[in-house]
Amino acid sequence: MADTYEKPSVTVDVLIFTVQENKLKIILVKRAIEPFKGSWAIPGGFVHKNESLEEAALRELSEETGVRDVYLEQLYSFGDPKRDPRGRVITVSFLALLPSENLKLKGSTDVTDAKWFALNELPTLAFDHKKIVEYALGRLRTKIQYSNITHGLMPDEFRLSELQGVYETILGEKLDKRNFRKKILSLGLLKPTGKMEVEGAHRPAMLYKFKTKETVLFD
Amino acid sequence: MADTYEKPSVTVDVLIFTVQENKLKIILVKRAIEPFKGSWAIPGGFVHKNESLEEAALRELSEETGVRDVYLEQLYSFGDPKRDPRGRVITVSFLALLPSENLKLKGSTDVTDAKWFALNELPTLAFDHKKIVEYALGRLRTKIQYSNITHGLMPDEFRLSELQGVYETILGEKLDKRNFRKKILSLGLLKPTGKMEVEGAHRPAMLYKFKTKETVLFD
DNA sequence: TGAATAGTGTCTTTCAGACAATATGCC
DNA sequence: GGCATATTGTCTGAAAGACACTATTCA
Repeated sequence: MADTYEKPSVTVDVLIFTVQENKLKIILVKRAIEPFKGSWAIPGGFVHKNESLEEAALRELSEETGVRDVYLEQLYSFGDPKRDPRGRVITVSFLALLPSENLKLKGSTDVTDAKWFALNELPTLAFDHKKIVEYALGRLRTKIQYSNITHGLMPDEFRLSELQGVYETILGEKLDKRNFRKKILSLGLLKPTGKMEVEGAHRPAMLYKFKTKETVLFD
Repeated sequence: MADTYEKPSVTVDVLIFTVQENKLKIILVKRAIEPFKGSWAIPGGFVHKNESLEEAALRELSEETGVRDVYLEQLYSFGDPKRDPRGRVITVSFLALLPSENLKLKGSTDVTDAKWFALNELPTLAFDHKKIVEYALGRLRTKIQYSNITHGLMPDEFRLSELQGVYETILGEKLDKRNFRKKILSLGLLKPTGKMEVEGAHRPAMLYKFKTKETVLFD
């Protein structure tokens, strides 16, 4: 009976997304120890005694990227008894979104290596991490359609065509420019900065920014 | 350092909903031991060593209701370090939906008492269970608008007016009968059984049933 | 003036929401 | 006939989606 109630370990795994070069990317770390030594895995670690789940996720995020002030959302908890060969480990997964400007990874701490991977070029993943990535991707695709979470992926100021590109990258389909602009502006979440961005041999674009950093659900 | 990584306990809490007499109800259990002895709480318990989170939730559900074949969905994990005065306890919450026919509660096992409570007549709850109930209610309200999860709340065969009543109860507002029927039938998830239900001094109603038990997301 | 991206409006279709009258069965 | 619930359709407004041309800058 005592055996039945043996305590599991609890970890957080943080799925850190960004959009870069029209690709949706995620941070993976190379495992330095067994099991799955040498395999790539979602960054994560044990929840410490006096921190909440979200605090643990923020700490892991900060360890990888040095950034704390990003969009963070709890996703789902994975607790199959056999998901970790070392013993019972339950993990609470989190979704984090980074603007494409903050892409420099910190010199890794307890892992040998950390790298950005395009979602369509993922290596084989350790544990059940493939399933976790798929869950996160599904949530991201669903949620950009009824919320403004893309603000977490954008720099402070951006062109509407950049924002459209982020939507297209995540959804994996082309969107009509006129309809996209009509829709996104009608939501009233963006404001023009008045500044124009001259970027090449073509007409300059107005720079926009989000009015609020808060997450807004449409409808 | 060893202290930092001390393992937490992990529980599941199951929010078991039904609709009865036009009221949305949930099962609560009276705590027989400290802390919060005598207070009402969401039914739940420790995750056993060799069961998944979902299996643990099904076991708790079965202990309370004797029923296993119901809609069950993981909601959210609550892990504030101070949420349980006895020590670190992380809980994974689940939403369960019961048809209004399965309302008899089992003679309680490790708890003194279990009762159905209308959501608008809840007693003071133990731990952070008020917050958990509110989270579940929010999820339920959101999700009935874009999925067929109400099938979990309906008996096998039912009148459209009963289904409409369930929607109205959960959303807390009256719906237009013609628009409701138009919408729900246009989804193509229901089929008429051909049977009529004679129930009183008025015109009998067609009985409908869900074509599939699977959860379907609209759009 | 050619290349590249920015910016803009109309039409059609679909869906949500407001709204009321007739049908059926029991007493 | 009176009562209670079942069943049905139209109109309007809003939003989604298809669709093409002009504007601006630089080389």
